[in-house]
Amino acid sequence: MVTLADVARHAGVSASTVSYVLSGKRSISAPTRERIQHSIDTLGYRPHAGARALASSRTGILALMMPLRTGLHVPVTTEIAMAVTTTARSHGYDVLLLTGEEGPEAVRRVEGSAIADAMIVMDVGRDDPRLPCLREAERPAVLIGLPTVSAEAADTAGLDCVDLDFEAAGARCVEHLAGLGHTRVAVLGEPSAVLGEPSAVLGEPSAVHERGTGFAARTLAGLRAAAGTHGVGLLHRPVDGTYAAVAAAVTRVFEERPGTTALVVQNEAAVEPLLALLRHQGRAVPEDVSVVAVCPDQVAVHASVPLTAVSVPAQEMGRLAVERLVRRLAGETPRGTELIPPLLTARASSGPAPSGSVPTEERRGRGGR
Amino acid sequence: MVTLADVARHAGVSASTVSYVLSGKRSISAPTRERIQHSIDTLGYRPHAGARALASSRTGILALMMPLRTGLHVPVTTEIAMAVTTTARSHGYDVLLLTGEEGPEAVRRVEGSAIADAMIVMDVGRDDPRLPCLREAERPAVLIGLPTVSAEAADTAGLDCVDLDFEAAGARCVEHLAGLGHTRVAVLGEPSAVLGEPSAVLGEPSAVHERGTGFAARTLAGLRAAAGTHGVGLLHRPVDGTYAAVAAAVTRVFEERPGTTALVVQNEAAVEPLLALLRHQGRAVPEDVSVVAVCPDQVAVHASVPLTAVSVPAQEMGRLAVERLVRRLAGETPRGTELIPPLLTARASSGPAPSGSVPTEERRGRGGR
DNA sequence: TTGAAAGCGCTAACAG
DNA sequence: CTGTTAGCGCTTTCAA
Repeated sequence: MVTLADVARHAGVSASTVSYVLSGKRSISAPTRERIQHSIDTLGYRPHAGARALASSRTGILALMMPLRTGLHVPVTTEIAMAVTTTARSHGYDVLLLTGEEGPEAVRRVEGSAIADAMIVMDVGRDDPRLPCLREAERPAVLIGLPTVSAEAADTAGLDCVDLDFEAAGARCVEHLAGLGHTRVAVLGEPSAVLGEPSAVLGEPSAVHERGTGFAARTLAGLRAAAGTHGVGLLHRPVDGTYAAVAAAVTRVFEERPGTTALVVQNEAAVEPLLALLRHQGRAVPEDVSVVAVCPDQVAVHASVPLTAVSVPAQEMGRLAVERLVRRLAGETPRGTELIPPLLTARASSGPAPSGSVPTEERRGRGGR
Repeated sequence: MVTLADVARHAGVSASTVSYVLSGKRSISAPTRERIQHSIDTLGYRPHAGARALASSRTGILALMMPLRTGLHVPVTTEIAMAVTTTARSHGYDVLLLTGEEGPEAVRRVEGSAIADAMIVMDVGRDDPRLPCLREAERPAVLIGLPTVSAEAADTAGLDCVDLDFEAAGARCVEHLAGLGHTRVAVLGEPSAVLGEPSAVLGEPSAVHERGTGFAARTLAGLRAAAGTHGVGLLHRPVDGTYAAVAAAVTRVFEERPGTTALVVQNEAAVEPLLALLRHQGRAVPEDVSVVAVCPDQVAVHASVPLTAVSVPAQEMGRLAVERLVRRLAGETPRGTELIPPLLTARASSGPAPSGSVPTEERRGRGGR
């Protein structure tokens, strides 16, 4: 193995000089620098990561904690991970992959054994057991996602978060549909999106405490708020990604409220089943029913009907998280929560509400604001 | 930070003794061991990864090189990565995530800077520029996938590979269908699956050299071989995952050979579009058309029609790769290629060939062996 | 069964 | 602008 000492000897300089050309932390005369660089190239020298970590207490590694059971969000999660990795590399960092299942212990391990310089944590839930560790940690950490339902909540204190503004995203969907004249919208949400607050809309199932990451709940909150503002009636049905579940939910929606003219989906896995079902039921998209999704662009574009959608900017989230971390490792302190504004792209799946199909009596039944 | 020396002092022993209780490389009397363990717990000691790496030249890290643009195989890739990570953890290893895009340089970096003890490389292509580096490398490496079309090829020499036996998988699909009486089968394959050999079947497009990882080509080879044996006519159409592509391919298949009674799909993304299309065309599955897939179990189970499929054992592949690596790091040398035998599970999508629909004249047109 | 001590390869004062 | 030197925290011979 070629060591720094070998290079120094070969170039006829001291070890520290070699070290300094590598780090650039002190000015070296052009001739010596070139000579050293030449020796490095000739000998094929590579600094030993462990030695460097020991001496400098910098590993050049960012830990990325990824959910193991991503359920239905594999693509987003993976895309974020990839963006994190490439961005990290572009800043000279490597990425250590950890699974969320290791829990707080993983955080302590990274911290205690100095395995990484900083960490990115995905899929943080409310009352996540890792949060306390993260707050106490010396090393910087960035969460992708919010550990709370709203950005305002106190849980955010002392943490650094990056996420899509799902609340605004939900609102954007309703705005778009309201602008097209839709007044009765159904939401096919995450199974875990149900909020712990009393229902503010038609047909809301009984209150259940939210357990997931909360992004679905945030979207729902945004949908509801905008629905209130725009006088849109909202129906919420949790579905998982199976065809059967989608079919059941949609059928129920149209039975309970035949005037429904638009659907909002947040569940990627539900997209194709939904479109297939509507096709099968003879409901044309967007002539009879408009569909708006919150999903990655790629999913929206490649769907059997190109979807009007708020894109989940997975790449950007990963990139932002790394850049924050890199800046903090460089001494800056850009803390706080950064919510990415939603961007809705209108595609083929949404159109004007079909005239005449909207029932005149709004907000019958329970609920309503 | 708590160091080994701190623990030694606290326990009233020497540093080496503490080190030895940690590594278990020498027998320590019960009392001292307990005393030391107590000090470790009390002080919350964690060995410094860098120091350990420097002193022992063991990092406790496995590098995992993942394709960045996985195209349509995100779920499989991700599942493998997760299996690798959890299996690695269960053996005391952490996983460093690298992207395939870094190419051979990443291999050299890992090797040269002693960043990891070993590496797992996914998505290796034929003539992959990383192969030479991997062969020369001191550290053990395992490929997930074969860098060649058939397992026999010389390319495998000096490499350690783990993969599904796609050739047998393809054969298994044809066997299954032949057993059900199907004699005309169409394959919706990967866009890159086209082999560089002259077509042995009906309607094969002009020869093109295979560029991808080759697993699609291997499946196709197996399909063809078995088709020959069982007197099944095979039609191959590459499709990507878009609805449009699937629709075009399927329409063409039935136009060109109306007697087709079964379809084999290897492209996960094409599964739902395909089922939706068949439904739309009024072809019942499996009454009119049988569908057999090569895909992860999860996809097969959750499809709108539960699919008869050869499962891609992503978990097992990841696990096997790690276990090989761990054994090799422990001094054993279980080299060579390990192909996992395919397992076909019959579900709702395949059934007996519809009687009377099979045209009598086989293999008209060009091709044929 | 335990200790003492010599590094592992690099960084970063401190000194010129 | 460059060299000297003292560690970083751990492992592992060599001795006892």
